[in-house]
Amino acid sequence: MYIYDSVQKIKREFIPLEKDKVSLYVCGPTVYDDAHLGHAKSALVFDLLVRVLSANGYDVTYARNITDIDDKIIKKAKEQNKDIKEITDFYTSSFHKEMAQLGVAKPDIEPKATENLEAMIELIQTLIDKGHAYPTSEGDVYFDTHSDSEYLSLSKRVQDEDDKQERVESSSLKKNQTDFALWKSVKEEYNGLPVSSDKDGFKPSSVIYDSPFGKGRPGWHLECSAMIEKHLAKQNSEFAIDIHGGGADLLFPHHENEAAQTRCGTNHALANYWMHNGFVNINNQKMSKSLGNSFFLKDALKEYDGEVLRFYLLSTHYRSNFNFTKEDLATSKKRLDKIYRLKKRLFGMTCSNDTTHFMDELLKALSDDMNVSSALALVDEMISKANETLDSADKHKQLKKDTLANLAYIETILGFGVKNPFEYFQFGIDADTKTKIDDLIVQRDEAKKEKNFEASDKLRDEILAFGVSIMDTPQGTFWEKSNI
RNA sequence: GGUGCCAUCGCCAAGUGGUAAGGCCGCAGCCUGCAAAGCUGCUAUCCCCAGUUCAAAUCUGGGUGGCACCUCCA
Repeated sequence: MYIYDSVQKIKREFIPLEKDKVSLYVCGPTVYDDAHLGHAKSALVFDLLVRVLSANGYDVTYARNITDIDDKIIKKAKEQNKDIKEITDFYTSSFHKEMAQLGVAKPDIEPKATENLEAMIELIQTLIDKGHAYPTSEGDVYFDTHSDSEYLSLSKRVQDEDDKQERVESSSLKKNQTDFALWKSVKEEYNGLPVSSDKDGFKPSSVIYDSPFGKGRPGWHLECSAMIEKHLAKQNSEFAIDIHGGGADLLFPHHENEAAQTRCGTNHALANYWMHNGFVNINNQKMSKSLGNSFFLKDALKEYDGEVLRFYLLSTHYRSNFNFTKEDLATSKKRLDKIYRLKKRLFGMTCSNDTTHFMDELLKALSDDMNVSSALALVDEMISKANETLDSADKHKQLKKDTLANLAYIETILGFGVKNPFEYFQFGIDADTKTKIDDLIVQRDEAKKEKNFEASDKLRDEILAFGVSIMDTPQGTFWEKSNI
């Protein structure tokens, strides 16, 4: 297995901290709004990584967090006059549903900020004790970036003494421009929001928490360091975990800060390998609210089968920037269709347990920093060969068995072709229409039997009018929803 | 302004020193009552210039053109 390490900027052979085991932590969503295609891309990339690692025989422990303490959540709660928990529960739930539609497996651990307050407070205290953090007179606690000689080693940035890039008014109480908040004290703007009580523990519905540093809430970067240490970290090890992943934008400052916190607050570095997935743009523009081109997953899923989106978003290398267009998505659907057509062709037949050359090659391609393009080229070649042989030798039992085994392997490792092929091709057609189409097909078959082609062609036109295409096969007549 | 990434057929996209994968689209053919699906065949010397090398899309330097991060962000 080879992984491109985005900190060392080279492809490295993957060697786990502990034999046959992998610990993976990925930065998940902040649950204050619907997930967009970018969230989908990140979740899909690391879902694929887990599958490939598992196929290589590793026992993977995968954690992806839910950020449920955040300024944006507070803002939304105030705007909509709702309880914080109502907001976070709603978006956490929709995130889960949408991920399931994309075929993204649940992570083994899904830690939430609200459930790990103690671990975060403990880490802050340690950082203060070790001289890496300091409280201010306003009750905030900052990480002292100048106390960490390795700060900026992750993003390879140069400390800019002139602060030329400063665009946001910073608190004058910070010692250094790059210092970031570990604890944010309660400010005016959050008055009126509920406060948790020590006695009941930390109430998730609250947004303001008690701490030795005063009432407030943890800074964003802190949760990942604290939760990794609590849920995943290997002690007495040079690194807390094997792999840390997330979107390309998180490298700085988020991951830089996480790394600093862990480095200074524990006895090891954060991660041995860092992986960052590229961005999703829409028609060559970055998705953003100001441009009004955010493409929410829930909207995409109304129009397309989740698996088509999965195929499309995974079809190019995870590190490249991804430009979403409907045309390319339609192309991806055609490619996925081919998998399902072959599956349909072999429907109901028995599968072998053999390991094929194809499987070895596929795993090899994916084990090379997840080279999906090469993997898909192998898939297309396998499909073509299988179809070719089936065209000339339909009785080839071993080929059928092996082909089914190959398709099953594609399902497991890539998550493509997992549905019933007949249902897949009828996505978006309601039951009523299905019945009508089936009736017309019966009528057409009768007309065909009588060689009344004029009538059968007329019936076909009626069927096509539903936006479907039909195909006559030795097994009978089938229909599919037409591609647009 | 700082840092970094990218530039391969009409479109999408692998390949990072040994002579250009794959898909979509298109054209021709096989199959089919006709279709659809499937199959076969055909389609690029890799943004420009210079250099290193027996050999470069792949390395170096210089251009040109995109993009990202530096502020919340997957």
